[in-house]
Amino acid sequence: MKIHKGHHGNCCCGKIRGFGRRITPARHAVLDALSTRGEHLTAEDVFKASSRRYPNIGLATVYRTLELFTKLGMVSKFDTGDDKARYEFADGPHAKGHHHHLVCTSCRRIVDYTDFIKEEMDLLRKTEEGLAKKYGFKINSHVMQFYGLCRDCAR
Amino acid sequence: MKIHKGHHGNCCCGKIRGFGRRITPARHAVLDALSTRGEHLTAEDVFKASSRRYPNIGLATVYRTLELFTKLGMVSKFDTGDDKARYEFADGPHAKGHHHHLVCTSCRRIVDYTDFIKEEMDLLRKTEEGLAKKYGFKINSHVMQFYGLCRDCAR
DNA sequence: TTATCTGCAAATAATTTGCAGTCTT
DNA sequence: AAGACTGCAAATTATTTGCAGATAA
Repeated sequence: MKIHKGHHGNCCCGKIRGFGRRITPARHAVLDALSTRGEHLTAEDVFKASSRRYPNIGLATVYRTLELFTKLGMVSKFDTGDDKARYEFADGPHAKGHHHHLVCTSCRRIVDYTDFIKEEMDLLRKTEEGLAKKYGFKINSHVMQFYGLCRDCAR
Repeated sequence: MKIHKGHHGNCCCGKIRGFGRRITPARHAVLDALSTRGEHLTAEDVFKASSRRYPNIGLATVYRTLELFTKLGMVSKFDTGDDKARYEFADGPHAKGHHHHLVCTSCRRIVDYTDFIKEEMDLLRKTEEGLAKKYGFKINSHVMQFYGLCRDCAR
């Protein structure tokens, strides 16, 4: 089935297969949605985007797929204070580069910022090591977000 | 009504009244729950604790109260990846001191850590200023959390 | 007094799950 | 063939809302 030969074939599929999971059209559609529709997508966003390419996909499958990808570390799941989970590619071949989020609590706009990212990452790495040692955690990810009002909402 | 004369009378009630909101037994019970039952409480946790002191309180009121307190900046709301919001006193007279969270994604244990907090706060402050200037945001709060597996869950 | 609060029950909205049929490997 | 994956619809779960009565100021 040639659908497996997309540009994802080299990077994600191996990871999926490696865990004994399968590559399917639905999963491919989700992968595609994630890589073409930008960051911080809700499950609904991913569903809509995936449906375009694979109209039969069900919302439940999208949820199950995103959960799987998150478990495999390919996708990071986070939330920005509304009650919807958000998903985007985690660092890796597809990531747009590491960034953190700046969220407007009024209009819900999300800014991906990379300013200060180096200092942040340095500190995060250092903190991670310290916490891992002190508390015996194996740390896998972090969330760092700022909340406030954007210029427009501030008045 | 003497219920207003608790140890909260001096710090929170003024803030509440200042916004034209009222001090009520229900709100007092929530305040009390927050200050006696530790950090990162779910709405349900707060509800149960408040019920002890004020059995007639309704869950909806707890939600409304927590929302109000959050809006007034007295309480900080965050989530740790399960689908329940968590609440705790924000910095201020009641805070147990500024801390960040380390969350086990398996057993859901939450560790409040204060290690590195000074470096973190310094960086956060600096980042906040930079972001505020560059993106025109008025930043009010931040979330910084690490996720991983605790020692017990790591095997 | 009167606007704010309340508890309750019903309504939402996101996410999950059961299941029988369909595919990947 | 066997287990993994699917779509659908029904079930869950956290949170919100409408409303009539109660209450703080």
